[in-house]
Amino acid sequence: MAADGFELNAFLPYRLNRAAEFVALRFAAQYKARYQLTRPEWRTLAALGSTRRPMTATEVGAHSAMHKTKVSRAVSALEERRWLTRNENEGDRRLEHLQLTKAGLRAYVELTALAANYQAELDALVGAAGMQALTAGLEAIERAIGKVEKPRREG
Amino acid sequence: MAADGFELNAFLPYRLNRAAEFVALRFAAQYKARYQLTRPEWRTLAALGSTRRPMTATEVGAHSAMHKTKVSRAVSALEERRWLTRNENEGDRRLEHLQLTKAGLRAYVELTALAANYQAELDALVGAAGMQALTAGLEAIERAIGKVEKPRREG
DNA sequence: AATCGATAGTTACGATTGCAACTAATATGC
DNA sequence: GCATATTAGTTGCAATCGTAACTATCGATT
Repeated sequence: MAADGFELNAFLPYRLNRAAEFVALRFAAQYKARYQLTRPEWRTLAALGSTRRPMTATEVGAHSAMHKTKVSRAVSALEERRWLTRNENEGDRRLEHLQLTKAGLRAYVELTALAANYQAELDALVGAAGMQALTAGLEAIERAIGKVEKPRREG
Repeated sequence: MAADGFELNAFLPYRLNRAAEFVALRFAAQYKARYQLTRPEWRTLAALGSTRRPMTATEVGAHSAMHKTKVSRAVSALEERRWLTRNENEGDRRLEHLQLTKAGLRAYVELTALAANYQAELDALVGAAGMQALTAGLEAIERAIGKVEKPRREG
């Protein structure tokens, strides 16, 4: 309760970042230790695995809110591991369709098992009511993102 | 809807990060342009300004979920700008109490005006119901953080 | 079809980051 | 009271990141 009436603890960017950071770190430790995956790599793998159809790098970026250079580097790393392949698009050769290989899909499935465990842990920690509220709130933000969705550079 | 039953879009770390990134970037652009502040610097300033009492670097880190090296560097930068001073603690000389200077406080007040505007913008975008749900959900997470609060390294 | 603008993706480079190791001080066990 | 562990904060260094600039391709205008 500052004298000027601004309440940092109610400021959404600050709060969201705090929560996101906390929640992400605990999970990152797991896939980092077991698979030597970086965060952008996991997120790219997850995006591709979850849709189960080829996506372009731009689509991956939009899905996961990552900068295009992050995506580009993550894709290269995953390709080198032979967890994904690039397929040129006929008709528009600027695009490449990214697709998980068998090995990539296998890794994805293993990682989602970890993720599901972690989600259950979070459910227990946060409680059903809290998780439901959070889900509703995040949906509201996601709708809002759809309305704006212009700024593409990170900072 | 993946065949193995894992739903990435319902996975809390992924969702939270997406929302936090989106919301933070739009605000970061503002204080970066006007004050050449980095994110850790703004967050340190905000933590110190909001409590209106001296805090140690460790407390700042806990308050804002930042790694201690980030805090250390942000504190040095703010000190060089003469926006804060360090005061040695009597009794335990490992600690230093960080305190905003007049100039630092002035900057904080100016920035909270920007922050309040941005919060109003978000309120309008997300809607009252969504914001209320989000607040409830984030509170649940914050309570959960309090329960665990062990892992201190970032990844 | 030539030009201009927009888009997909990559990369060089400077800035930022996190890990690990460090200094300095305090706390604990014996 | 001495050795050892722990904690606060800093720093060297390698890795990662974002910006801006780049290549390559496509679409639109004329």
